[in-house]
Amino acid sequence: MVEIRLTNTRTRRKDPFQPLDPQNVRLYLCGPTVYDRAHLGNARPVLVFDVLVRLLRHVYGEGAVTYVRNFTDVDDKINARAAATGRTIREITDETIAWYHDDMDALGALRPDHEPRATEFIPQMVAMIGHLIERGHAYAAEGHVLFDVRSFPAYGRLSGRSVDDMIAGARVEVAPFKRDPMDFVLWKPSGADQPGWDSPWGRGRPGWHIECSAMSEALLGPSFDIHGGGIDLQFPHHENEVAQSCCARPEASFANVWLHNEMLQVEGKKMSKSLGNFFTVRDLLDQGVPGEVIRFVMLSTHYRKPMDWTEAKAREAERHIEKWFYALVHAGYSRSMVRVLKEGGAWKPLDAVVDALANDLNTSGALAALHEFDLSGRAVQLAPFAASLDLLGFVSDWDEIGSIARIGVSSVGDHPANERVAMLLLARQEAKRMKDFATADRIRKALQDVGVELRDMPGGGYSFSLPADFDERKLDELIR
RNA sequence: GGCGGGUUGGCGGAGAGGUUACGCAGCGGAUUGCAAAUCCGUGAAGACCGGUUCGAUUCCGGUACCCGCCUCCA
Repeated sequence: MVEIRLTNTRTRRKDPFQPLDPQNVRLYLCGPTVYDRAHLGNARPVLVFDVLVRLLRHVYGEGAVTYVRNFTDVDDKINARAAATGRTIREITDETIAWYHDDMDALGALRPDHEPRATEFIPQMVAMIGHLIERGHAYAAEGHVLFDVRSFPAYGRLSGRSVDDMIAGARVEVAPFKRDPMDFVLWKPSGADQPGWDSPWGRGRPGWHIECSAMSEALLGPSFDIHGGGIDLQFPHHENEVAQSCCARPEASFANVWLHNEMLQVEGKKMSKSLGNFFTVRDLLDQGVPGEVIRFVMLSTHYRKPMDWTEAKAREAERHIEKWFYALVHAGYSRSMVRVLKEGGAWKPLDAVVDALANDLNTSGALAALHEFDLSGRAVQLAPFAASLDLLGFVSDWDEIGSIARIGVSSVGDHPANERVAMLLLARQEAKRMKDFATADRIRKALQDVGVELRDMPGGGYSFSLPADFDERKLDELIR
C-alpha cells in the first residue's frame, strides 16, 4: 500500500499517515460562513481537501473515506446581511449554499459525504457546553458561557503560542466578565431581533468555534483522522476547537492530523476589497475561465506555500488543459471509452503522480509528471495519463472534454460571439482548402486584430479563445 | 510587541545531503502556403554571513528583506 505522508501542524512534522480505521478514514474541513459568494481564497482548502479525499479513496478504497464539511449558517455577518436586505436568514443561507455548490461543482470538487449546517446541531452544542461547565472548563457569566483557557494546560499548543505571550501582545478587547482575557465565547445571548435558541443560560446563539467541535463529534466521532482549513484558522478557531473537544472528551484524541493551507494572493498582493483585487469564483467562471483552469492554477502551487493567482498563470494553465484534453479527444476519449478502459483494467494512474500526491500532496510534482507523459499514443497508452487527470479531479464528464479544449469550432463560455467566430473559422478552413490564401489570411488577420487567439491543433482541429475586451462590432467592420 | 512561514535560474515552481525537477519565455532544429500551434534539442539557480560534513541549494546558527496570524476571514 502507498504510504501517505502529511505535514501535521500538531507535530510540526511530515508524518506517515496512519488512519484510526483503514475501513473508514474520517476527515473534517471547516466550510464557509454562508452570507455571500465564495471568493477565490475559499476555493483553496476545498481543492486541497478534494485532492486529499480522492487520494485517500484511491489508496484505502472508494467506500473507506468519510468527508465532512460544514456550513456556518449562524453568524453576525449573516444577521447583518439579513437586516440590510430585509430578507430572512434562511433565504440568505439557502441561496448562498446553492451558489457555493454551483461554484465548487464547477471546480470539480466532490461533494462531501456530509454537509452539516450549524443550525441543525444546536442541541449537540448546548450539550457539549453543559458538559464543559460540569467538568470545570467553562463558566456562565451575564448570559454568556465562556471557555476557561487556564483550565486547559495544552491551550496554545496547536498554534505554537502561550497564553501569557498572547496576553503580553495584548490586542484583544477584554470583556469585564471574562476570568482571563483569552477566554472565548461558547454561547452568547441574543436580542429579540437576533436568531436565538433556548438554553440553560437563556435564549442565545453559539459562539463560532463550538459548532465544529459538536458537528465533527456527531458525524465522525470524538476521535478522527484529519482536520483542515486555512492557516488563518489555526488560531483562534482550531485552537479553540481543540480546547473544547479535548476537554469535553479527555479520553479521545479529537483530530490526529491537522492540515493547514497557506493563503492566496492576487498578483502578489493580499486579495482585499480595498485593493480592488477581490473576486469570487463565480466572477472567474463568468469571465470564461474554466473551472479546470482554476483547479490547475491552484494545484500548481504546494498547499503549504502562499499561492499567487495571476492572469499569466491562468493563461498558461489554459494552454495545458487544452493541450491535454485535445490529446485525449483525439485519441477517442469519451464516457464510453473510459468505461471500456476501466473494464479492461487499464485505468491506473501513473505511479509518479500517486507518489507525488502521497508525499504531502505534492500537486505541483504530480503536474510535472503529467507534463512528461508522451501524449502521442492511442487510447490505451494514454489511459495512465487520463486516470491521473481523473485522480487529480480534472474531469467531471469525459463527454465534455472536447468543448473544454475548445476543439474544432466549439468553445467554452457563453460569449454570444462564439458562433460568429466559429463561422469565420469554417470559412477560413474552406478558403484554405480552395487554396484561396488571400481570403484565409484576411479572415485570420481580422480575427487577430480584434484579439481572437487562433491556433491550429495537431490533427487538423482548431482552437480559439476570445479576449476579455472582445468587441463584435469591430469584427464586423474588419470583415466587411 | 508576541507567534509562524518564506527567500531557488529571465518568470512560475518542486523534490532530494552527493545524480536532469517540471512548466513558461529564450535559443537551435523539424514541420507548415504564411503565422500560430505542435514535435525534437539546449543554456540558465538556490538572499547574505558563518557552522556541521569528504561533500549543502538541501541540516544548524545569525543577518537582511518579504509575507501571514494575533480582530470577521480559507
